[in-house]
Amino acid sequence: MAAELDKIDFKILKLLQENGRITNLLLSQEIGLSPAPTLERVRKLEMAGYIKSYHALVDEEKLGLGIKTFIQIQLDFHKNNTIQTFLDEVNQIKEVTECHHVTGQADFLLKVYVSDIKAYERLIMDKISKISVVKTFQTMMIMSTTKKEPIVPLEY
Amino acid sequence: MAAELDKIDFKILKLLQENGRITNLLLSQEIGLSPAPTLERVRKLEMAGYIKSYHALVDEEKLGLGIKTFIQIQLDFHKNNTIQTFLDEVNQIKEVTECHHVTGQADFLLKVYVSDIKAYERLIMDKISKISVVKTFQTMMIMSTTKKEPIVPLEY
DNA sequence: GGTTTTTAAGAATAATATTTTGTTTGTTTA
DNA sequence: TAAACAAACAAAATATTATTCTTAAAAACC
Repeated sequence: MAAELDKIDFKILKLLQENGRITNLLLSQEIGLSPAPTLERVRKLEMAGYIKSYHALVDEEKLGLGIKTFIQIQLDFHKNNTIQTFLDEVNQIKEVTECHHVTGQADFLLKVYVSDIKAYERLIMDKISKISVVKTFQTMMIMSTTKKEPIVPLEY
Repeated sequence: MAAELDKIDFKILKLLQENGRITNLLLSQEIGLSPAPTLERVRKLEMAGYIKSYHALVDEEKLGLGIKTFIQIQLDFHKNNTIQTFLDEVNQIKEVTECHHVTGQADFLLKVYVSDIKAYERLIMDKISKISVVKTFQTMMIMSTTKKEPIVPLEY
């Protein structure tokens, strides 16, 4: 994609973020073009990497994942390859769905899904606290999430 | 959905989380059914709320959102309707894409996308710190994100 | 002002989604 | 055990949508 994105491209991105399964026909009507150039634009956005992927959003609670938490983790940097060791361990833990390397008091912020408190305790006892390079960690239980939006470009 | 989900349903959820735009034909081949019952299962999962929605995932950096942060916020509960006041204000801020009510030191954890440090300063100065019920806040800049996966049911 | 490039529309074709119908499978009940 | 019922599935027909191709219009460039 040589030039920059225009207003129509942003509108496509916005609509596809909101509804990733909208048909090309509907999409074309929403943006005021015919299906052919609409599809061409979507393909270009995909090819150029503006659209990375498409995903279904599932209801975690209905699937028995009643507990969502963020865990802040401080590492012990007295050992070698501290960060890589940590990342290797964390990647093994399927309950961890996000892992962010952050600035501030903590070194990493993890997002975790488990079914209940017992499962959370097991996660902490058997997995998190067993990672050798973890110095301290602190749990933030998510009581409710009041906003969770797709990222919409700010312009336009 | 009267009964519980079976192995095939979980497989559908997994596949749709990974690729929200997979065609019903491909999906049916992956799970080993014909298109008709496959579609029927997907519709049931949607109707029953197991699948909440579909979304395109965009590349924030390509769209000029170079800075991602988490902000921990402590509220001042000496006023009335502290939480509702906070939520009303936060909902106005388009840079805030997630807002979690959490336990621990902080009361809320926000996820924020902005274009650069200048924009971040403006956000802090003009918006976050102007919310009357905010007592303290602490920024975690995301340096990198090494894991970001859809939630896959743990069973099977 | 003419030329090139880009973008879009329309029409034809291909692929897929969706519906309908009938069959199988499994379960319940007498 | 057999009969009746319900649920799930497959196959085929139809409807809808995606995709490609060709042509026209618009914009950018020289």
